Amino acid sequence: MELQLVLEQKVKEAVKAVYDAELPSVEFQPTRKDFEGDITVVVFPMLRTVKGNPIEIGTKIGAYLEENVDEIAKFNVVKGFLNLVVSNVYYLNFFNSINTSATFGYEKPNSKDAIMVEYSSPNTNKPLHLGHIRNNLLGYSVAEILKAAGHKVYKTQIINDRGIHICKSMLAWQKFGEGETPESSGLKGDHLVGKYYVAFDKTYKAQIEEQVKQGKEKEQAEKEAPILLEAQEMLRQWEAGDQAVVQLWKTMNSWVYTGFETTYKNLGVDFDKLYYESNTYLLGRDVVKEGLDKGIFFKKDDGSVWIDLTDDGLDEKIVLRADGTAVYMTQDIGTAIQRVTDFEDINGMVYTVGNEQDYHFKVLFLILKKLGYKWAEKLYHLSYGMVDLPSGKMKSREGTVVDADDLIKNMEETAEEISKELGKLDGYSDEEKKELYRTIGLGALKYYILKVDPKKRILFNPEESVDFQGNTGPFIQYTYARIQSILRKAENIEVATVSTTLELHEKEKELLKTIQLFPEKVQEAANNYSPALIANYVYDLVKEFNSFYQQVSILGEENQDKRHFRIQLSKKVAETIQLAFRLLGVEVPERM
RNA sequence: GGUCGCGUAGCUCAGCUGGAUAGAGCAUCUGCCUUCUAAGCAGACGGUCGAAGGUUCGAAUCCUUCCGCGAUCACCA
Repeated sequence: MELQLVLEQKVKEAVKAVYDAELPSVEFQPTRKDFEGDITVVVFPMLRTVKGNPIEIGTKIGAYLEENVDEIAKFNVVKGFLNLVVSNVYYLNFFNSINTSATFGYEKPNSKDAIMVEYSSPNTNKPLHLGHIRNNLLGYSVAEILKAAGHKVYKTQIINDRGIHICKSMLAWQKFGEGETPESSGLKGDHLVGKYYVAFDKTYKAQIEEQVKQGKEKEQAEKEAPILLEAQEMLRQWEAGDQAVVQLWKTMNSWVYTGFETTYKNLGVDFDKLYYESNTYLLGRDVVKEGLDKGIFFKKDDGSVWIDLTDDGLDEKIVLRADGTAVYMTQDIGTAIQRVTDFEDINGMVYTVGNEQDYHFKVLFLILKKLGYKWAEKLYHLSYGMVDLPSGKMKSREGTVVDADDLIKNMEETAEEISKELGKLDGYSDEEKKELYRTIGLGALKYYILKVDPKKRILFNPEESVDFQGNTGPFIQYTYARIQSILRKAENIEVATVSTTLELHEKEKELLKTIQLFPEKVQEAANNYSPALIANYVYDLVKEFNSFYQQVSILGEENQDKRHFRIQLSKKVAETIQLAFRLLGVEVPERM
């Protein structure tokens, strides 16, 4: 907003000239639609510096600006609001200045610090579900937004590939699997393994019930169920490096990875670097020992190591067990340090993890700060709300989860149904149609999830999520497709300088104003780690365009200069939609 | 109980670095396809911004208290 800077100076100048007073700052806001003007100066705050009637002050400043600032064509004052009409020349100059840029709104790559973005980080004992989808979409999008804002970004995840929960599905497979494989069963690898995780739980529950019947206390039964003891034994064997167990672990994990790969590909997310918990779970212990020497941590009588955070308003927290083994926190400390060692230019990390872990990350970041790492100041927990269903919470053990693969497929099918109903795809091959259904279905899903503020919980209403009208992904994609249709029909879509004497339609001016906001929206989204801001922006832009499209003829315009300007303007809107959607990981169709 | 987050139209959400009569979409109703894609546009209906105090020329926005919902307070991850 260079204009705003100029105006700020000029308003100060005006106050100096008229009232001989120094204004500390000037407050601007976009002019409300119901008043004439483009940008508004709020007069009220000036009353602290300049005594008098706001209307009179506004009028005097307005007159000064009209006189002394080329870009200001007219003004009016309503109550304490000085509404300024910005000249067409200004907007046309702006348009000319960005018209040749293919990435207007994006900052120069790698002009800012490198940041690592962690997201997904699944357990390898069951398929991904709707909760992971929100996580993946958020993490991916924030990574892309940070890139567009000028950061170098490394996308990563830490795969929870070890532990008791992994052993549970391994054990169940060993017991009941009869050698079943993804090939033999036709099941996707992650779903196959998930099946045995459920099987374990079923047996476990049955055993508990059995023991309770025999008169055991429930709590005790939960601890002593034979199958659980077996799983714990398996974990010990794994940690001891037992060959057979390790082999089984490798095999089943590889099934899961193949399955995840497909889901990630379908979702359109990717990673630059993978970390595996089986490699990192021992990390951090040395750091804890160092911290112990430095007096940051302290040892209890039983030998366990703790940090006292009561001065920071938190509790005491364990960082190493009495037997010297690592806890979750130890591992996370180690992993963070490992990452900075692996990528020396990192100055900041974003952890995309649900809000049930708010406390954990608060503690983790605090510990890293106390350990003296400079980059610890730049850690951010991208904490997001849970995804609930109209029927309530999702619970994997109760089978009320929405499976990621199913959901994606569902959205594609809905896109197909609607597309067929509308029947606008004559001339498209089956291949092209399929690709389009994917684009639309996925666009609907991604937009539906990303448009809401990350920290709020989402109520996932299946019916509403497949609605393709109004504030939805397909609505925005549709606008893009419409513009492409115009561009196909226009014989000349070359970029050419627009004459600044061109008369601007009100809708054109509104569009230019909205386009102009894009760069600051990108920065704002990056600063707030919020794809929702991009989603809301592109929705506003599209609404504005559709209104323009309805009221103003583009190809039908007889004045050639105007016609060509409108074509170029439409093209720029389409580009901006595409650039914005790229930040959300949503693709854009040529037709629909 | 302590801590953190959330509470805006029937529903789903914007707006929250304080500013004009609180905005969209869905749903309901009314118009608009012989003109660039009607997955669209234009309009109507719909609000004690959870409640009460406070700060301010001005509060949905900031502060306090209360109410409701959720998360968390594990030698699980």
